[in-house]
Amino acid sequence: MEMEALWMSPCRGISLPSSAAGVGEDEAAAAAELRRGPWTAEEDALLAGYVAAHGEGRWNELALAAGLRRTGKSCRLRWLNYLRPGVRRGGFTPREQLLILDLHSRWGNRWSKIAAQLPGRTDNEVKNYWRTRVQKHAKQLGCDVGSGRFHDAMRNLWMPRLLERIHADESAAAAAGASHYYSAASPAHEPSSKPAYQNAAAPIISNCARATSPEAASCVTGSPSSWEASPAAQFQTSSPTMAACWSTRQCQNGYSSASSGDMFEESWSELLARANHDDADSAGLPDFGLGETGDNWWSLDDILQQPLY
DNA sequence: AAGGAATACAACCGCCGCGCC
DNA sequence: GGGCGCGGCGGTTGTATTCCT
Repeated sequence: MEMEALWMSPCRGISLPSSAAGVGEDEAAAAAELRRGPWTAEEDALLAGYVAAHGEGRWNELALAAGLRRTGKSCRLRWLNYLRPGVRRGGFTPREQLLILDLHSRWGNRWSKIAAQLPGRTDNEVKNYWRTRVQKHAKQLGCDVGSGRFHDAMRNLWMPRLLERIHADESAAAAAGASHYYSAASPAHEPSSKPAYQNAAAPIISNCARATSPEAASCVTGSPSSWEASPAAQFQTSSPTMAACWSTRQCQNGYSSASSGDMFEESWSELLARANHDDADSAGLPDFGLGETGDNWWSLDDILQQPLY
């Protein structure tokens, strides 16, 4: 396989020179045999079979015993992020996104801690999500993810939209009650006899509300029923603007985008455009300073030209 | 249709803490 | 107490895929 040849090539640093200082010939030979790069189906089967038979842990020993030419670390990573039963893949639901945003604001880059609150999600996935989606939009705002400006945008624009989306999804689910709604939102790769919502979002709802740690629990005050009945109420104490947004006509109109489940499919320009056009929403919004600097992605004019919903 | 840019994601690297000897 | 190995974590990189021009 061509890919394998590439990954195994010396230029990738896989084959260590046997004359490397401080490295014996045996060690060098062993190191040279180590594989790197994408895992093959055979390797996955070997690893999964071995872990099923002998359990996790002692990864270096495991790698040797299973006949895998991989480092213990590599085996551990592959197992935890991909092969482990219960690992969920595919786009994050609005609830998961909301939880990530909230927990990250509390804990920072504690990816494993955040992932622990998202059943089936790995720290690597959460981290990738943050880096690819969240940081991208921070860049679009011309600020850093750690800045107060981005924090304001997150709490006043993004999180309300997530709540809006969650509510719209739930309303549609309640109204339709039909499996076709769910299947439309289901990740294509997720083979399932159950509706995707039942597989993914529903457990998150309860897990968010009955969070597994006190810290996570505090992200959604009140009981699961109150959370589902009135998402805006959950934020009234921490963010009046957020709660206000929930009750605006935007929210009442629902969310109509073609749904992959990723709120980022709507750009910040669109969110800001809506905020700027809606007095009710813009009231209380911080000044994001768009147009003040030359390196912003959009001028204020560009933002105002965005279509309204 | 083709090429470049952007995005998404899997995998690796380096550091650190912990337990064991 | 110090060295060593292992596992865990966060950061970074490389590549496949998708999007855009």
